[in-house]
Amino acid sequence: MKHVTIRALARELNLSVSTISKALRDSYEISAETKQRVLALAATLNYTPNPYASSLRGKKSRTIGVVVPEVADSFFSLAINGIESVMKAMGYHVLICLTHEQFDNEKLILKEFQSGRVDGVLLSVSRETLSGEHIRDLAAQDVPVVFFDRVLDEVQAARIVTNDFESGYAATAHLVENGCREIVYLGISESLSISNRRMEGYRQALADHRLPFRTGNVVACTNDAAENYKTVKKMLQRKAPRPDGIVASVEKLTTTVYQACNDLRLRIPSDVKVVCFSNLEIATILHPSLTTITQPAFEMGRAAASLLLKAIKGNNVMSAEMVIPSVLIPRGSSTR
Amino acid sequence: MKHVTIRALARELNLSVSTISKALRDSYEISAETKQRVLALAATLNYTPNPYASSLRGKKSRTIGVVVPEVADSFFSLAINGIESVMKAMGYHVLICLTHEQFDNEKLILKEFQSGRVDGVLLSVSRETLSGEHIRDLAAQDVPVVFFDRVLDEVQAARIVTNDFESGYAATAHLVENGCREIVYLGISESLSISNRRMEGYRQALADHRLPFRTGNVVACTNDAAENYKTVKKMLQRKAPRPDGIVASVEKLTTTVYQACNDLRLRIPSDVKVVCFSNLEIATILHPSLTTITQPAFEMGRAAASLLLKAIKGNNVMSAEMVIPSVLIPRGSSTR
DNA sequence: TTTATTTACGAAACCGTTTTCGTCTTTTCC
DNA sequence: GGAAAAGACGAAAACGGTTTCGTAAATAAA
Repeated sequence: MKHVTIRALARELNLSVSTISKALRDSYEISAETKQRVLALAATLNYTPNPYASSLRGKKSRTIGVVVPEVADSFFSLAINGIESVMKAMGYHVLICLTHEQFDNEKLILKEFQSGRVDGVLLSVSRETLSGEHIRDLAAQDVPVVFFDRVLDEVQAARIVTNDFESGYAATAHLVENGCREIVYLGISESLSISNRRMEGYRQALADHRLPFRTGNVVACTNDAAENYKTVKKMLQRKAPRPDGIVASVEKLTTTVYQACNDLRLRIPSDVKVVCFSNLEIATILHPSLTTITQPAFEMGRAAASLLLKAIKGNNVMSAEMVIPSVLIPRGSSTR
Repeated sequence: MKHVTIRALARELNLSVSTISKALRDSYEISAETKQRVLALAATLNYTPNPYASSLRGKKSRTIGVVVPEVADSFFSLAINGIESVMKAMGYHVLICLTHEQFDNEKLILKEFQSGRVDGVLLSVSRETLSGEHIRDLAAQDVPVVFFDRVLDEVQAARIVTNDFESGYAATAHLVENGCREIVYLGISESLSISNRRMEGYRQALADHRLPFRTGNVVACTNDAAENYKTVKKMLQRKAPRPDGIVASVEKLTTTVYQACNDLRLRIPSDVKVVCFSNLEIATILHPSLTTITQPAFEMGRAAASLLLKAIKGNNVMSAEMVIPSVLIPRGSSTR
């Protein structure tokens, strides 16, 4: 079956193309009667406007790009739900692009977005991203960019973040208050904003509780689960001083930590206490249940989407910054 | 900064628009020297072709639609990874649309896709979907549709599925072999293909092991976690005969089941054994570790994407069907 | 009644690429 | 040396909407 165009409707009703278009867009120029006829025919012929024609003419796509490292991660998938809930209500489409934590992919995607494919971009940078040239290039083409969660300080753009510093602090303080003296911080990137801020919070908490900070207690993890497992295991086998607390800065390290403890016959929480940044619903049924810093993923998604819409409407939001706090939920893995 | 078009390049080089376009597309009509000049200028001016103009002219969008119930689910997020890996390699974009398990949303999305926005659609139907009119309407507009995982038998279209019947059978047989006599099946929808096939497998396994099938042992869950918790709890409190095995047909029921058992002080696996259809990496660190039917989510995504590409190229794949088997991974929750 | 205004519609340009036909040189071949 | 062929490019028509600017008729104001 051929796709029905505005021209077909025009022919059928003996009206001009412009009249049809105006009628469909409910223009005041068109009489109520004509509008009815047009709408009726459009419905029976199952007319659907070609979005590419509109976008080409109107210079807007009613589509936004969402650039995230990964979708198989509860934080990002929940954030996407939040984004989608806002965008759907406003009639926007969401184009999700994955960087797989690789800078090159991120660069390619943003470059592509310079074409006018999207009206705006929500971005959570990859763990490899150090420079912001590609982001500035995009913004220079008048495509508004809003960071969410993982920002690049170097770039001036709107941002929706959570209180990473305070959360890192809270996680660490919580472990100290529960008797830990040798706390290890598991990072995911040397450059990533969130990882660094959480670590700063960790350091500050140690200092405030008069505990020494040891470089060796900050363990750099990678994107490779098997490698992380080895790293964590080695760390846990260290003697004098033996680690008695772990702050894991990203969700995917949960399995690694529990697995390693299990394999080394270390008991949680008696031998080692654990707090993890995680949004996994399943945290409650781990054994022991996992103490988490739970991020407001859905809300962050909503907030970022709303802010981006403002930017698309022409408001300057470049210096907007919103911090939505995470919450520490104490469970079995950290209490004595 | 203004967006640089083909026309701008033409003016700059004193060439016609058509020459530029041909040069960029490496046409044989254009001399090597001219091509070089065009490419060079395009690079320095940072030219990016307007995708909407191309799509409008060429009647293809190099975009596919992926319609899934939910993204915060490890099966779908892994499947999306698989889809994306294929599509990225072929230069296609992926537009992800969520139905949130609601038929009305699914209908709206597919209706929108009739506009030519996408070159093809990968679809996993919602739990509410009973009729396939909306899918046939889309196919009638020459938009190829490939089902993955959740199919609608009523509609003739290509499909990538897993061996749901055999998996339901395997899960049940596994429980029987480990001593269960009163096995409950937790479904998610009365109409959903996967849920029904898995249940048929469950019934067959009971029959083959000379165990009675009781209607009361098929429990219909919903999309509401709190409600499911109540349902499961009630079921577990039943006396004479007390359930001693559970087959949970979808991942999200894992938390519900463990939680309910925990709250009722029922021990897994001694009081009740559990098998769950799940792709959660975290299954290994649950306590006890969870026996799963693990679906080949990534592979199914890849296969579906490849098949859709074939269909887009014009091959008739309407009757193609591929079954990629799931695997039963026995762990602590089901062994004696 | 004449003029001004409103109402309802149409013609045509435009958005940026692609592609089909020319057309003008230059080369090749007999 | 003349005809045929190849090479290199340009003009213009699409693709399907949107929007600006006319304009004819109907109504209101003077």
